[in-house]
Amino acid sequence: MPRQKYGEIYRALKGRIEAGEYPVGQLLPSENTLIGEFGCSRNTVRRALAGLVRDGYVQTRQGWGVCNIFQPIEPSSYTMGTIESFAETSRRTGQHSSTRVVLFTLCTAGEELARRTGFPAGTELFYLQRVHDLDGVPRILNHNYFRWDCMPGLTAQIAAGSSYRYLEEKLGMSIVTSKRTITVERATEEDRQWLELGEYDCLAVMSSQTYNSDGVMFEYTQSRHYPGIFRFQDNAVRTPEHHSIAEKRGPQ
Amino acid sequence: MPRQKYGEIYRALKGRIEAGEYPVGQLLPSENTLIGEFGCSRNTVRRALAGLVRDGYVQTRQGWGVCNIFQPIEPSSYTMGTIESFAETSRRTGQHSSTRVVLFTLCTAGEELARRTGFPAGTELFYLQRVHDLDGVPRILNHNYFRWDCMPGLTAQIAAGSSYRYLEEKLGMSIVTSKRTITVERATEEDRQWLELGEYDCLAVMSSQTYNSDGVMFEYTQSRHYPGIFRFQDNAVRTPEHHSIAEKRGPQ
DNA sequence: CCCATTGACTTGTTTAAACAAGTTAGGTAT
DNA sequence: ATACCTAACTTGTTTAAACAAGTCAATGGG
Repeated sequence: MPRQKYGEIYRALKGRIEAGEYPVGQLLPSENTLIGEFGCSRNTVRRALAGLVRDGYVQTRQGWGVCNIFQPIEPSSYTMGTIESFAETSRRTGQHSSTRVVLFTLCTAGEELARRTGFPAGTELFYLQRVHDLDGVPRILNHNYFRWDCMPGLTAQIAAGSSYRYLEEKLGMSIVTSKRTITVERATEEDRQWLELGEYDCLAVMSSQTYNSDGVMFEYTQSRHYPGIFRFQDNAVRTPEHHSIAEKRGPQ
Repeated sequence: MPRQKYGEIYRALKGRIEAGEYPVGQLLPSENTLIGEFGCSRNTVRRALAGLVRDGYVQTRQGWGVCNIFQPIEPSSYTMGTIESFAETSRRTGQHSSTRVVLFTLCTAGEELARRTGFPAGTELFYLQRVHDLDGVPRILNHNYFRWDCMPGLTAQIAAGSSYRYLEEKLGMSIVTSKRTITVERATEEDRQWLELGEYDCLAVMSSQTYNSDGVMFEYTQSRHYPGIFRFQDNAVRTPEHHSIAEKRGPQ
């Protein structure tokens, strides 16, 4: 039993869709056809297709088929629809990026900080302030709070690179879930000190709580973006289990 | 074979988590336990759990268990994390809301509009402009474009209510996928004409393309929000199939 | 005391099969 | 011609079983 046959099928189909091998607005080959082509069971094909539905590549309809709804996007846009580090995103979009650490201290979460971040009061934290430059212009001000007891040996040197890569590669800690909130806020003095806001007086603010594989929230980040480059993409699917009578009261 | 046993299990577990019946940060009962409790197969339990992972209620780890990572949220916040109509959202948050249609015309998509919306050039469209009031104050300016050939009998009267409800209930057209983009834009004269922006000079803009069950994009909407009430929530999970070498190039 | 191994758990992946239910085209009876 | 029905597709749901792989505590022997 090889590992992740459904992942291979997912990537194969995604590649074909992006390459335009299936006409947009038309049906993909049926599940039975794909079973024959990939030599696997129906469940495995269906799992790959479910991933394509989740990511907005296709849509399914009972009794009909799997429809290609892919529309290519300008690669220059600065997308944030998935968990990506700043370095990953800028590499993908081909923009030159760099990161400066402007503050690196230890602190303990007080009542106010605990309420804002979701850490329990009294938690010892690294507080890291970083400025991201895009093509030489300061565009993102990042406030990172890391649980001290989850980050053995974090130094400013490491933080200057990609803290996500540090976590995943060095610690073998796989980042699993990230709860994010996007708001728009007025620029503060601090924002103006570090970013070139031009004529804007607001910022796009993305706050996120990240959990490690132990189920411990180990990071709270607030990213304050220059509005002109901020672009968040998302894909929403109404799943049957949401269709119930009960209204939703989302977590976070 | 009853319909959607996994949906029942999903809702049962979600309800228990929200009610605090499982300690936060602790493990839920194991799959085997849940199989016994709900009297179903392992796959069905796993499907319910997968929904809870997607929605940020729990996290799983191989060899360990299913961990509760639920954190309740203030119910007053104006959340947009799933496909919801304005009416649904305001009812859920308990705010009084009303909608005014300020423009309702037919138009044909020109080159520029086609590029912006994603409709093919030449498509006949309803153009609907609506203002949403929240507790009596105009807060959202909505530009809706509907494909004329997908909307038999739409009138201003109906549009004044919930166009989503109209679509789902009257036409039996189940809305499936919605591709959304969030940006921040400077307020235009038109924005200031309809909304009370106060000291803000920016808006939160959410553009969305909605597909019907035929795989046809039948709606393009741009919602321009007063920044103070805009709040978008999201949950991101790094799935194994994304972990590949190939970078992502999101659709839409 | 320390370290390796084992065994009993846990979730992750895949297969095979059966039935339910929606869609569509073609054939039949009116 | 029209209306209905059927048959052959399609995807949706559920079950059962097997094996892979990660975790953790108990049990050893050194």
